[in-house]
Amino acid sequence: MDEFNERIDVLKTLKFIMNMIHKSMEDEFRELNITGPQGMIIGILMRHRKMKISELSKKMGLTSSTVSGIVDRLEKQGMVKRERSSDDRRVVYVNIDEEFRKKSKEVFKKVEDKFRDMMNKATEEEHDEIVKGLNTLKRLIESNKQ
Amino acid sequence: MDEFNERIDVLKTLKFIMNMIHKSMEDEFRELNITGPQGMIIGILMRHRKMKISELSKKMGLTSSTVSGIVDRLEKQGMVKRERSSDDRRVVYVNIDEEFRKKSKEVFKKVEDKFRDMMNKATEEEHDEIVKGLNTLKRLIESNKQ
DNA sequence: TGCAAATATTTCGGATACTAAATAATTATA
DNA sequence: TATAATTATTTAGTATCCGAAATATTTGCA
Repeated sequence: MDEFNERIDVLKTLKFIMNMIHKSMEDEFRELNITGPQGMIIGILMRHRKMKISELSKKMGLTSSTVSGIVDRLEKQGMVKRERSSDDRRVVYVNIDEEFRKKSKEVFKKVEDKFRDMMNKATEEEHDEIVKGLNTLKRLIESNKQ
Repeated sequence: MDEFNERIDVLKTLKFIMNMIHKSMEDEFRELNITGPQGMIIGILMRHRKMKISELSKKMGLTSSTVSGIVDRLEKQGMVKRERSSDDRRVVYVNIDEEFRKKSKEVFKKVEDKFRDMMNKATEEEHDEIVKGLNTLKRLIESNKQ
């Protein structure tokens, strides 16, 4: 295979891998009965417990009106709660409901376990190849971006 | 770094890479003044010239009613044309407008060139690492899926 | 041949997601 | 204190997305 095609294949392979991950994510969210954007917010709240609307917006690269709408729908289903800051009363904190947090944690864990199981099926050598290749690509992207 | 964390990092690194690619795609589509799903269809038509609605649906994993709607909006902007098959008059072919095809081709090419330029900045060794790592991961996913 | 079944697409209703602009409330500052 | 800046929400408009029903056409078969 010539050099040109090999380089395009990197893109194709990446797309294939992205597709598979995307599908896993969808399964994960379907199990929790939430949509993709809702799952993003839940995922962030799983690790931060309390987030401002503005922080969520920035983290997700969406406008705050969009986030406000998504939080509306999550709140209606009792998955998150809004809480006005007493410190600065313009600010709204979004909390994940404790019950839903536990349920989500299990589902997220299940997916991570599945990925880890898969990685564990690789030989030591394959594993090193994967880690090395991905990190090299990441470095390359980073050094190209600024 | 212990083994556990190394394996989680694979997921994180993948997410980072996916994010960067996603952003490039968005820029690409913004330049053509189309949305993500519209861009998917244009991308497919760039390589096939003529596609049935049902073929597009299957390729994109969407229902044909959804695809029909997206094609509606592309057609309204003159980017694609519908054409009834004379062979089987139930079938509708979607063609990309020749003018828009040329414009898109340039934009897509620009993005591919950018990616190729980036890959060309890697040393031969780095390049091999990337290709090898991605292909190993792909094989691992494939052997795990059925 | 004539009619039922199958196929391809469209239409419709209902939900989410997304943005920009307008609004409301609060805080910071000149 | 008057004004500017910040934070979140609401509103209006567009785009996805699905499933069910409608439409048009073709195919199978009695």
